[in-house]
Amino acid sequence: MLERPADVTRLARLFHALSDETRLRIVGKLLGGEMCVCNLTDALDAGQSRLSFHLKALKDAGLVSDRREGRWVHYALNPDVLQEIKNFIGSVREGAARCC
Amino acid sequence: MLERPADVTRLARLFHALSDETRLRIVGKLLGGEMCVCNLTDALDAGQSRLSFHLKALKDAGLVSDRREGRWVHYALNPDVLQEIKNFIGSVREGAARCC
DNA sequence: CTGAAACATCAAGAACGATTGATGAAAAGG
DNA sequence: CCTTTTCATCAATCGTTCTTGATGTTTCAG
Repeated sequence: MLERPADVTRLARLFHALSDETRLRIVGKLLGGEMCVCNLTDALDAGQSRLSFHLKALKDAGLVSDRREGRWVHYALNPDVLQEIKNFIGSVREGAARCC
Repeated sequence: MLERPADVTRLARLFHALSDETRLRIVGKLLGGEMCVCNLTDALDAGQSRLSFHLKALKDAGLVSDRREGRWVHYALNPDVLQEIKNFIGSVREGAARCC
């Protein structure tokens, strides 16, 4: 998987999206189900533009999706991409276990 | 897992270590077994100080370990930490699948 | 000893990412 | 309409990270 440059680029982007504490805390909150930005600002005690910035980062990486409902925008985790990362880690771990 | 601040910090560090293309390519090479820096510079066509910088990042995150042998320093993957990441992704994915 | 090889570390600059406050856009209520 | 609410985007600033070339350290060979 790490032989193909496109995969390396893709994974680097995914991991970068998860490399920030604020974004990880967002992911933690979304584990309870989809949430609108206003609830996240309350739950995480973070400014609105700051959350918007990080939600965009997560969305650009494909880790979350958004859904507009009236004045509210709800964000939710994307399980497919999480599976993609898990598969990568699994393949690396197998390789490492075989040789180390 | 993402409720505890210490875990969030730890995971952010691990993901950051994997968020760089050069470091991911190093990991890819180490899948074939441990390697010394000189072989990595050849395989990845990267400068020596640049590789040293990224190997240090991987080592600080606990993803690789090093072993001196004469003039050479061999680097190898650390399967334990990879398992740690995999467990996290697994728990997140379960949570996501339950609610999305 | 001296020199060379392998690697780490340092310093300077460029590139990038995060935070903040202000402004913009869309939707809904009155 | 006009205002308010919710959220996105922008611009400025600041800190972090990456790259490069130079210098330092360790080890070994001659």
